Amino acid sequence: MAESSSATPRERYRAQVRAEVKERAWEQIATAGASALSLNAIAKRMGMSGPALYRYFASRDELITELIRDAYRSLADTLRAASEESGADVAALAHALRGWALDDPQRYFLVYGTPVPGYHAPDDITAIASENMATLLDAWTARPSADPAPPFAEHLEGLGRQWVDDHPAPPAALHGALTFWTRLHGVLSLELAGHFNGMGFDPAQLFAAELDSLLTGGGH
Amino acid sequence: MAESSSATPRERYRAQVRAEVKERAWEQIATAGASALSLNAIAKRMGMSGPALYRYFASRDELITELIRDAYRSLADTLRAASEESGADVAALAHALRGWALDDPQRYFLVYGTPVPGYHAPDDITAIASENMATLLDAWTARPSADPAPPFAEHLEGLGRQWVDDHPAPPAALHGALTFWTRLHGVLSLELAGHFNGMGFDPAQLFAAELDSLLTGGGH
DNA sequence: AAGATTTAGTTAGAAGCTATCACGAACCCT
DNA sequence: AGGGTTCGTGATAGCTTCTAACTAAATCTT
Repeated sequence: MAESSSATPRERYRAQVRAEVKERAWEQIATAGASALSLNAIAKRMGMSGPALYRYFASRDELITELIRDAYRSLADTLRAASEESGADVAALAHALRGWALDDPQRYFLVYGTPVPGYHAPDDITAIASENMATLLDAWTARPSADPAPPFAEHLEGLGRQWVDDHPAPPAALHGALTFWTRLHGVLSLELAGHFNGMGFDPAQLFAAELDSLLTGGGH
Repeated sequence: MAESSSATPRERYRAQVRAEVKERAWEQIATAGASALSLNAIAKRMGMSGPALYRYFASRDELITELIRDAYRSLADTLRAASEESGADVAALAHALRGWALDDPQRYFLVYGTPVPGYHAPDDITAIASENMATLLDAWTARPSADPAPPFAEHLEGLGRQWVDDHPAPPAALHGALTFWTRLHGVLSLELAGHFNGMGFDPAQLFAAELDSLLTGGGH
């Protein structure tokens, strides 16, 4: 049994309400974007009146931050799982990333989309981001290291790597992880945003081509 | 002296007010993001009272659409100018793109940032997007065509190219323009969003590395 | 130039939102 | 069974977009 392991029934109820609020929030975000998220609307859809939600979330920003945190967490778990069950395979990570992105585009944009100028993510969120970088670095360190790649790798060499908790990765792996990140984000982001819409090609094939460019270290 | 060429003085005044509204809007967007744009605040900052602005813009959405249009136009002009004064040089286009992006990150995100799910850009905006693609295709067609690049180029071949008004570009150029777009957007987008912040490397060098990968068709 | 018409800007107001407060009611724990 | 915590409510302030009615000014027409 032991459905919810939490201690007091009050805490269990509280956690359940918070969870339902977040669920409705995700629905709302998926259909109208994060900027259209309304605490009032969520409350009414849950059958309770406006300010009640402020017992569970101090502000709209806190709810959104919570959603961002969950999104990061979800991505980190997805990548970590894909890494484990594939033996730190780069291609597996790429497909996991793409699957996760297509699964909920607005969730992807919550992580990698337009930033609001003032906003500074709390430390625990940037820590999850570091987790992701570490997962990538693991995978790229495991690979038979490709060429040093002239100018940028030297630049990387000249940096003490406070990268990700001093991850023991050679510069080639750092470069690999970075380009993995930027190239796949490049295609995914434009695809999810609909910028490929008019043109008749298959985004999956472009994604595959970019992944291939990463794996072969040369494919144009 | 023919400062403004418009016909009637009323139209000139109207155009001037619209321009000032947009100016204030850009300021607001630069400092607080597009979602925080407030017609009311703009009006007050211009010394007039709330609803007056509705004489000039039918709605908040129309103003934002106008800003998006201007952003696209600005990018198209920048790219076209860079293409002309460099003789359709790909590297010049890349640096023009980067300069334009760094010049006003929120303007970049207005074009390539998080899309709002319901929104459909008007036709004239997608037409400007096609202009940009055409500029890229021009540059890539001018290049000594690189390798055919196995699987994706074949996929492209199998498509009638309604790409950009049937632009006469070989599949290799199409692939080149696409990867130019996705790779540079990948680094720029993450850089502008601050995702490289903790890490000590220089984004410009990563950008240069990605550009190099495009030019040599092989650089890892 | 004088009158008629179009346009600019105002205030008032509806409907929505975030967020705070004070109150009553339900619940949990001892 | 009482006592303190917590939940949910309605009221309220202040913000937003946007409509409507009205005034005043500038322009067009005669």
